[in-house]
Amino acid sequence: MEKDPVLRLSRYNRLLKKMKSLGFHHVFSDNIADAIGISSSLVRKDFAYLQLSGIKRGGYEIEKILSKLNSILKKDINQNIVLIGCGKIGQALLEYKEFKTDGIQISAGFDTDVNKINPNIPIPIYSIDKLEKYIKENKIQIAIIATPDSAATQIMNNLINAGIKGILNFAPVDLKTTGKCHISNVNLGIEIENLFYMVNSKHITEEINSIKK
Amino acid sequence: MEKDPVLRLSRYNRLLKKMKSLGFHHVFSDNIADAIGISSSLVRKDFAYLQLSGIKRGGYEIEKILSKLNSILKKDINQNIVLIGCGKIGQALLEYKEFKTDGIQISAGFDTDVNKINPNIPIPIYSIDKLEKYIKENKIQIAIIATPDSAATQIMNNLINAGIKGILNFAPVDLKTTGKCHISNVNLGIEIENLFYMVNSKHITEEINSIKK
DNA sequence: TAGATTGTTAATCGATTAACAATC
DNA sequence: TAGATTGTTAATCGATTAACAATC
Repeated sequence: MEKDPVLRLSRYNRLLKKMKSLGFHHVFSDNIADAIGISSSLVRKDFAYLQLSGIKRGGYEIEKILSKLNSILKKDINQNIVLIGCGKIGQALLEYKEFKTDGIQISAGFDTDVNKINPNIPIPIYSIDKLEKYIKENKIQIAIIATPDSAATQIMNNLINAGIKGILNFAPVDLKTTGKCHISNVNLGIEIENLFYMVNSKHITEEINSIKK
Repeated sequence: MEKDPVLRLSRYNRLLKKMKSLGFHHVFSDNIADAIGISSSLVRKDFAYLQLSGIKRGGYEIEKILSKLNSILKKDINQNIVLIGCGKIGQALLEYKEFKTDGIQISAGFDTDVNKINPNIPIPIYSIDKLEKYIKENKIQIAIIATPDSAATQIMNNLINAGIKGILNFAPVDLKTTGKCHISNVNLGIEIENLFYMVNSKHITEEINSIKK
């Protein structure tokens, strides 16, 4: 079921933070496995890979795992990210509370629309002309693109030029990873297409099976 | 390399549309494999699964493949979907124009907040009490959850009870697929964490290696 | 016919899980 | 001690590829 090992690390992180806040100090691989829906073997294997050791019968020390995960996920650095495109989706992201919980901070938004530009709000919105300079001066590594698709490719090039290392793209274009920059495309239309496919693939399978008989 | 079979289908679709526009009528599994970067066996296996047959030595008829792919990827999509949770993200989704381009239509929103409920707008927003009835009456198959995480699990159960077959979940909880329902989790925090990890993973590998030595 | 390509079975690969000895 | 949990090896599973007989 789970395909991406990195996503699993984030899930461990999230779960263990919750457990810590509930007062737990130790955890068994079995507990984690249950909560995340994988096998305990995999949890132990992941921890072994990260050079985290537990105590037989005593489990793993939550604090130790969290500090390892944090150093890996670079949360301790608490780096800022920027948002390009402050339309409906961009606005929703600016106000997305869960980011704070995760220690993620959008430090500035950028847009071409003068009506949206406003440097005097908690998360300032600047003209897109200032994007490259801002990224360089603040050594931003990660950016979110929430522009229309027509603008996305140009923006991506600007971001890469400015030194951005990772992009989360909501524009409905498949931006392609270059060696210099990781790009994660979140294409809502395709996600829903996928669901329709999944939902209807059962019928297809049944069809095929009935034909085979 | 390629993990998602559905994604492969849309790649076939894209490639073959281009070939068709260039005047081609037939294509070999080997050509497609080359262009997409997979093995010809996999192409043939995919086509076999879709009950598309070719001609030994003559290849596959592009038109036949395209019409099959279109029926799989597009036709089912003219169904309506519903949205639960009309906060910032929900609102952004309601107004997301790209959905229309893809033939996806949100027919109603649902919320607990009486201030948001309004049946007299283009996409009506109803009280969440009416959710199950609406789904059953309109035979809705797909739903989007954009509620806070605290509500998401309960909503999921209601949706499954009402007969929903696929859920796109934006709440920052990992909802788990049951046999009856496909769930696709879009967790923005985790996506960004993932990027930080990718950006920094080179250093980590080096770290681990240096420790091992 | 000789050559090329499909359709399908067997082999491979990587990721996950099961199993269990070590040991707290 | 008896019981429980880790750490690790072997088994399994699913997805992809290689190989090749069938056949156009």
